[in-house]
Amino acid sequence: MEKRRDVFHAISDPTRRQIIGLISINPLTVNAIAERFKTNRSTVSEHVKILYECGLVWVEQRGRERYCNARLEKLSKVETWVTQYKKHWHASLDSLEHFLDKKVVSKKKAKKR
Amino acid sequence: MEKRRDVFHAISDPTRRQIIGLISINPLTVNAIAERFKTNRSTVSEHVKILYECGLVWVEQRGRERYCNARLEKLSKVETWVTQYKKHWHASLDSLEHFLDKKVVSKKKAKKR
DNA sequence: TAAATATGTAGGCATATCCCTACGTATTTA
DNA sequence: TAAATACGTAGGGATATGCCTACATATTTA
Repeated sequence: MEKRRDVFHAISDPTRRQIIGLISINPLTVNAIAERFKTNRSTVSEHVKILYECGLVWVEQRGRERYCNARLEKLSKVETWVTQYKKHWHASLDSLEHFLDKKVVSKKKAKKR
Repeated sequence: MEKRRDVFHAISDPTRRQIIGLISINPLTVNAIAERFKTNRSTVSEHVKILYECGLVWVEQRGRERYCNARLEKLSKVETWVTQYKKHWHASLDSLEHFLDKKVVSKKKAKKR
């Protein structure tokens, strides 16, 4: 396996999504984030590092404190990828066609049955 | 760690995103998918299983073949989560720029345009 | 200046992940 | 019916992940 540090990976973890949710409201220090979750501080620190590495967080150093700022433009990569299928998922929601005889495969392979 | 079989996890893997891309065009058998990637068939089989478990794929058995159909409504969960930050990601770009007030970000921004 | 505070990170543990090679089973073909 | 085909999955290896407990470092406070 090979480390993947992209946005899709970053948001796959629920704790990181929570962190994003928190700091999107207002910037927080690592400690402040940890307190809200009852998660170990160092764990939060690692999550923040990952979010930073993929560009979703920007860290502002203030003395010994580090404020984590959400910087969510990169989420547009996910949005772009997902919305390309929007048409598709509406189409399939639309109908029970999948379970009837109207789907592509049935048409193509009907002769086999 | 605990296994997470949700949509966010499912799409975090690039191979699975590729599979989704393929079968969103038209349903394919496991073998057909494997051939397009030069990936081992069993690996594809496992990815399809994961996609199935989180509801992104629906499998149609036809004799000894199994056609994998994209069923992408569940992607709306991702879309919902991402788009809640859409407003924010435009704003955060501005505030970051304001704070840094200089070149690094400007260059990045310039490239994007 | 010494103690307290905020944080990063090394090290370690348990488990997850991704990939592969068999191998078993069901279905189709010759 | 025997061989070929399509597929799932067990088993295993290498590495990633998520979490924790120290411990090290820098900054602030008393």
